[in-house]
Amino acid sequence: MTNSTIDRILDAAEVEFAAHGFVETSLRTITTKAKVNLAAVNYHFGSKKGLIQAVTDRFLGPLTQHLQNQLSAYEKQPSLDSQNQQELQALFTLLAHSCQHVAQKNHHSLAVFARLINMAYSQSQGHLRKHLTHQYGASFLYFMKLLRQYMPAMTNEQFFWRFHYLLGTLVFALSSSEALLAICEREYDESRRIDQIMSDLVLVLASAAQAPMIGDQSS
Amino acid sequence: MTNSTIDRILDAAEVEFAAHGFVETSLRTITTKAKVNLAAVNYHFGSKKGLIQAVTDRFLGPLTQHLQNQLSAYEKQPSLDSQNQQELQALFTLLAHSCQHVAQKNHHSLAVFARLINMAYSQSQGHLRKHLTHQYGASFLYFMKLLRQYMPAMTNEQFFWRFHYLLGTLVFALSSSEALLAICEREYDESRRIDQIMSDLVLVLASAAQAPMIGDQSS
DNA sequence: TATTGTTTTAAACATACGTTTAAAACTAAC
DNA sequence: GTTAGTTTTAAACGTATGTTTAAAACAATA
Repeated sequence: MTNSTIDRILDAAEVEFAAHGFVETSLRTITTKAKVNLAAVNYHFGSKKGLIQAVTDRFLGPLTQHLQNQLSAYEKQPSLDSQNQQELQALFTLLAHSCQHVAQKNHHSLAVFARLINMAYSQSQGHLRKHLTHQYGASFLYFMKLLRQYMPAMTNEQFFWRFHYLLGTLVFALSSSEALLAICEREYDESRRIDQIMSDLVLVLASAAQAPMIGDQSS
Repeated sequence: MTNSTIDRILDAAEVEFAAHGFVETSLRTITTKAKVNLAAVNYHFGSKKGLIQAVTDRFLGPLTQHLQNQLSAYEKQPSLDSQNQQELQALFTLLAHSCQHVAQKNHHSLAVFARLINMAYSQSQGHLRKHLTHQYGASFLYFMKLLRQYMPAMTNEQFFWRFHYLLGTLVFALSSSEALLAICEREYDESRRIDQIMSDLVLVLASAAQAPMIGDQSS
């Protein structure tokens, strides 16, 4: 019962959506690559919107669940002596590891997931945004709450924007990592891999999170 | 002869592209909002691709020109005593001000600009990417070269990635700034505007640029 | 085997899109 | 006022899309 019609559709849709976006990917392209009849999408998922939500749910579900576990475990292990920089690095590392964990399990590249999130964020898919916030808003806010602890020197509004800058950095870096790797293959070391990128990203995010506020002179 | 057909099309296209993206915006929507006949787009711009390039050129041209002037003026005014953090902030501020200078007339220009780069990066949009690199690649590299001076404590490869993280932060923040503004309208101060966002972004970018490397203990 | 429910299939449907066409309207020079 | 060139207009074209339909194929049960 492996590689059923539903799974083959989801697999193909995942790749195509990540590569070309939701709107520019037709159901005919997906069903052809999945070697499945065109009507199968409407039969199993109701509509294209249903398919999009199913694709996102398949990895966002495990991702948030894994992240939730990691975060709650981290929260129960207090480390009061460490500094904000280290705490922030730890939180971002947990996020990075959760992403990699889910990507590994689904046998798909991390870039695919990142591009999906990018699409969900930047493309004006109204129904998707509502679905995501309704389904995963809690986990989202939980991560935000933990981050907030270690970014105390700013107002809620400032934190709100800072948080989205950091999210943007993460999503964009992962989305274009494959393309960028291809670009610098000939100019730089080929052996640099995703986990190295993630390690460096964590440091960047932690530093960016602690950037001074306007009118603030402390570093 | 102000508000000619061409200008009305460009104005409407700019707004619609920024709001709904390039693919999701139809020529019929644009021509209706511009109060212009449908065929006018093909007559004046040849095709939808031509319109997209015209829309982007209308602000990317002035933007790069303005930025080039600012950068070369900045380069001729040496300030050897200042630190990297200040120099980086200055460079990013120049970029932000150039963006704002061009976007003064229409606030949607920035969103279009960001979306364009986002697509050129994440998607394999052939004609768009080629057009941009061919037209504005030099200015791009010039800005990169100046930045490189004040990020000395890393290899070329590390700088390459750092640069793209920063670009990702900028692009993502600008791409979703409208949506995020809409989100936080009810939770935060409505009066917070783009220029405040940009000011904070500059600080974030400068700090992120100076984040420690892996294995580095200095801040 | 016969029957029931589920899944797959091929075809058609309705709609929206970018583009083209050819006539009409307009502009400016002679 | 006529003419030549440019712009605008309404209509149609061809294509691609998501969706629906109804028959066929399949699976499981009695």
